[in-house]
Amino acid sequence: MSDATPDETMRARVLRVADSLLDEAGPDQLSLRKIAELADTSTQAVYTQFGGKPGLVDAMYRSGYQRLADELDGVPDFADPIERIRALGLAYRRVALANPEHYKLMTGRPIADFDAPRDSLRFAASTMQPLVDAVREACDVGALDGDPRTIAMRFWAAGHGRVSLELQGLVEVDDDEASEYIDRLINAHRPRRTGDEHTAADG
Amino acid sequence: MSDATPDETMRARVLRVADSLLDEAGPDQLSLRKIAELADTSTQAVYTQFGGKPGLVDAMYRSGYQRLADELDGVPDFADPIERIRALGLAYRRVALANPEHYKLMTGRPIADFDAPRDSLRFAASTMQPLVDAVREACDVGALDGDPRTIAMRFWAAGHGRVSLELQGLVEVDDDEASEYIDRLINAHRPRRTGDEHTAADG
DNA sequence: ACACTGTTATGGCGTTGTTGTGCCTATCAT
DNA sequence: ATGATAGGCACAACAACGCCATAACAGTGT
Repeated sequence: MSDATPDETMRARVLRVADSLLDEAGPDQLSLRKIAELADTSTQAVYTQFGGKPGLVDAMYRSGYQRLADELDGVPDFADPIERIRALGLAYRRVALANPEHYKLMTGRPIADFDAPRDSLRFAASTMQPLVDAVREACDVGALDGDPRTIAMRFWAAGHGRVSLELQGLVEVDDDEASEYIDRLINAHRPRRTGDEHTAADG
Repeated sequence: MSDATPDETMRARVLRVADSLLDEAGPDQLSLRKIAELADTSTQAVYTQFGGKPGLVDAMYRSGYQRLADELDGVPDFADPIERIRALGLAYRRVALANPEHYKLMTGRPIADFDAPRDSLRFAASTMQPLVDAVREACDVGALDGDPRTIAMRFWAAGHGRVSLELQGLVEVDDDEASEYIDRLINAHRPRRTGDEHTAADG
């Protein structure tokens, strides 16, 4: 059985060291030389395993979205799909605030010469599938009105924006306000009451 | 009077060259040596004028928010404050999409060793004052309900999130959808009709 | 035992931000 | 008008970086 083939061990160790270095020292201190030293190897190992620094960062990018996907998958089912949407929003924010450097890596561009390749962008977008599903379910039961995918993208955009400003210190970090924010977003997409004509902004 | 002191000339030229280089080549190609060459001077000039690369980038950061502030100030007054809020949102997005690299510099962290200092963060936040004012006016006339500053920050967060995902290619760039998105945000903060009790999410 | 393949270690190359040194010019007191 | 002083700029050097060429190493099949 062994602890794994040497390849996997080395790759996993480099990735783990890089992750923790990013968390502890920030993206500017994330150098191949430091990673190699901490992983007790040479910079060349990073090249064979990841093809270079952008390749390593891409792996970190994907692992970040994988963690987000796992957390969102772990959100329990509620009888009310609206409740599930709310829980997904809070979980998203919780993951982001708990791993700020990783979140910035996933949504910003804090490391030079790294642009997420198409595949990784697709993977990132697919992370929102649980939200799309919950919105679709809410639409099916008449709790929301509109195209599920469009609505889910709106929720994602709004949630990301809030978290992003919080992480930058441009708005205050406030759990209650974040929760109220999510509720407003949801309510903005509830079907209009029967008897309510168009109220405004109809074009 | 006069074309300005040599200091101002040099400072302005370096800043202008840096801005255009950022736009044309992206943040990774923004090196002091290249800037100095394009500005027909040496790297030392950047140090006397800006104190180093982070200082130069800070000046670019502030000039970016200054341009945004100018654009938002240029949004005409409407009879309906809601119309003004809508126009501010569209103007914000227009500025961001027209200067993607600058917008990323202002909201992301694409350049190593640059963290916006407190003063610059405050200045950035103050850029949203026209939005706060418009929201306050809308609240005064009963078109919106809630704390103006809180609502304005929600609009900002949501707008930034949308633009950010668009710039990253995580959602499609779509003017009509962006407009609809803004309307939904606004409608989510309209006062409840008289006779409507609390409908949901009242905590 | 030998050749072959894939991974890692070593050393060096070019570029980056930064800093020290010296020059050059403008300003001011005499 | 002249000498002193201060400040900005050019040039060169330094440390750190990503990257790459080369050599040493381990494992496998013959």
